[in-house]
Amino acid sequence: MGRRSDHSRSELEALIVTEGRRQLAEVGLARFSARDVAKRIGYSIGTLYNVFGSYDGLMLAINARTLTLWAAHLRERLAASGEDRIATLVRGYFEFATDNPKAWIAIYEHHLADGGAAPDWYQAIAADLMGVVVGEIAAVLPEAEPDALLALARSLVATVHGHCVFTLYMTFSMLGETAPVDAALTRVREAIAAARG
Amino acid sequence: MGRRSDHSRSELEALIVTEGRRQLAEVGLARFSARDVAKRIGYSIGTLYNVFGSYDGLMLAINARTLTLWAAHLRERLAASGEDRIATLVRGYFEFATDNPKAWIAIYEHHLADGGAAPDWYQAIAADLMGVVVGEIAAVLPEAEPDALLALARSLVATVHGHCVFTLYMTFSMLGETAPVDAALTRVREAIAAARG
DNA sequence: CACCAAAATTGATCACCGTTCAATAAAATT
DNA sequence: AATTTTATTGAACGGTGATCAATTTTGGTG
Repeated sequence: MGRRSDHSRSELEALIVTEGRRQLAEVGLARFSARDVAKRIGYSIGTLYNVFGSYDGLMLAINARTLTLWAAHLRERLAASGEDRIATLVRGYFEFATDNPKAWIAIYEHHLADGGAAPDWYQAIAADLMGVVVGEIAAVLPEAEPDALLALARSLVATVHGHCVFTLYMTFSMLGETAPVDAALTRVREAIAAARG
Repeated sequence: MGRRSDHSRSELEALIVTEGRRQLAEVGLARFSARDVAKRIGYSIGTLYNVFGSYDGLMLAINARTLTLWAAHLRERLAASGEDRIATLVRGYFEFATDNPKAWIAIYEHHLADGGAAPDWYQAIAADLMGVVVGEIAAVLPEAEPDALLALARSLVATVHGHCVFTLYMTFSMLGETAPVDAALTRVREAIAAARG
């Protein structure tokens, strides 16, 4: 109650996002609530609404942080990669998702209450992540047209995403599949080989 | 208020699932509530719980109906298909999802409260749908080993699913992609061509 | 027909959710 | 020290999934 000296506004934002993400990682999106995050950081629910305006605002901030960490994870792996950077990229994609399953799923399962598109600052973060992928596909197809390159990159992200979703939703284990990462990588390699003509 | 003569137990089940699915298709999973379904059919919330036991039970029944309709849609399309049955299958997959976006998304975004697996009768319905796909892949790869065939079918479903999810979540339109169905079909054809050696 | 046990239906009730906002406490300014 | 501005609070509101004693309807029995 009345703790303006404890945290500045930006410290408070960081605290809420950090602890909110921790809470999300523990309980998952379905059981996640703004009230529990407020309890966790020792502030009231009202303060949380002062900072992020709404539940959607909070989730957007949390998901943005997850996207940023995901992009950083991919860049780290690529920086330490051997020659096969495509394999590093696909494995890094899966690795982050399986290491942070509930936070990762929340990126896709949270939808704005009004059904509209995410704000520009959020889309910019998503675009940065996509940029990492496009860069690697471009490096492997140096003679491809920019438009075709973008379309292929999106299709390959969709391909890997599909395998990843089924892994986390346990659709694969339900059906007996054990190595969806390798399957995803195989699909990506086939597509790149076909694009090379 | 006491309407046992209006509907038998099985009629009531069918009524709830049908109107529940309609409600779901209108408002989407996030705004879907058992109370609104009860209002819609003119019964109390208590009756709904008598019939399906819980919110999860209701959603399971609704999603099972969606899966059944989806499988029927694919079989119809395949029955009227020309020679290119793989294209028919992929297009049928997309077609059903884009025709019933909110019900289709609910299949994947609803998770049981206890986090456990779906009951056997539900998994059997999902397996039947998968069987349609496996059958078509098998027809196109007559010399493939059964294990490899299953693994490939799962991977191709994951591939198409990824493109379909991105289409409905508007991730593609956000990024400018207009023809994800064709991209998915291209990926599937590449994989089948590679499997043929 | 009247009676009653069994079954179905109801909706008030509970704890929890996102959200609001008047009241309060703290900080900044004068 | 007094006053204005800002941050924080938590009770209150309408909604949710879930429960269950009370009620109504049904089907059977004498």
